[in-house]
Amino acid sequence: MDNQDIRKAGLKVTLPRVKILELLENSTQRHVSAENVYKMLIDRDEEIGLATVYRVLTQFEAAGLVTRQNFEGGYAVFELDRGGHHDHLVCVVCGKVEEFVDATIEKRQREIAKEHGFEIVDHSLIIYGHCGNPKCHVG
Amino acid sequence: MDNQDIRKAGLKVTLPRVKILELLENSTQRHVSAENVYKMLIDRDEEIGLATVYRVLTQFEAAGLVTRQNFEGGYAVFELDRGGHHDHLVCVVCGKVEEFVDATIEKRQREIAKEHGFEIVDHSLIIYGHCGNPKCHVG
DNA sequence: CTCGTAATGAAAAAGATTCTCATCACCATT
DNA sequence: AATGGTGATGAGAATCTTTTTCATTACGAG
Ligand SMILES: [Zn+2]
Ligand SMILES: [Zn+2]
Ligand SMILES: [Zn+2]
Ligand SMILES: [Zn+2]
Repeated sequence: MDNQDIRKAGLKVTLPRVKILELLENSTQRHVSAENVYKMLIDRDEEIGLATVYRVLTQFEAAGLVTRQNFEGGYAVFELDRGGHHDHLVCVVCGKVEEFVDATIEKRQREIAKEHGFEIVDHSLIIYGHCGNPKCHVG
Repeated sequence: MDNQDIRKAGLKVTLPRVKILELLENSTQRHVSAENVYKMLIDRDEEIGLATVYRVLTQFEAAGLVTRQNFEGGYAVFELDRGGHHDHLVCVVCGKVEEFVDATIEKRQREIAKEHGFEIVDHSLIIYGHCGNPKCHVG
């Protein structure tokens, strides 16, 4: 994952693109919103506009470098596409995100789509719940 | 599904609430956005503000009368809760929505949550694709 | 090194949803 | 049926996320 990936996407290798890609690679959280990315860049004294962050993330998504997930609450999170597809478990209290892949679910989805005459383009499966952290439990 | 349901939710039986509930029951499309509801009411010469539509739909959701789905594109659709949980298939071309329930998927989700130490609160599974309509196919 | 074109930043715009607040209307009580 | 208290409503302002506009800047091919 380097500047060549940016070039291969048909995009110029510019400072904002390099910095955003670096940040996605080195961030402790894999799932970040555009706002997150913007603020992290500000913290690193990078003068990159929010509009550019959105533009670049959208371009990276189109290029297959990044995946976008629409979370509850009307905002999206982005993550570096490390090859494998996966779905998400999100803690509704602390926001912790875990990933999983389940062959059975993936297979059933393909079968269901077929039964309904749909040709799958994409899917989104997000399980919301309380994570293992005691602080995130009710009562 | 009538005025008693509104009362049972601890809400006063007001004209906007009655009209919105009626509309959700009689609409040809089960899955409607707040904007949809607002416009349909305007078409029926009901003078109900958009803010009220949002408020009422949110209250109906809290009362369990209505379910909210966050679709791709950053907007939500609402539908009357007819008891059974179900997931969605959405055509990315014409917007057609079909519903399904799959016991295998539901079961695997519970198992996966357990494996990760999560206590499920909710989940959202949306399969995006091209529906059977020839007009919605590529090439 | 030069130049054309793509990329950027700032601000405005857009789209969805929520909030504010003055006014209005349910409905329990008289 | 009239009254009053409280919850509900409408209009518009405000908020939040994302996109667009446009003048300026900077890749990178030649
Ligand atoms: Zn948690
Ligand atoms: Zn992920
Ligand atoms: Zn279709
Ligand atoms: Zn549905």
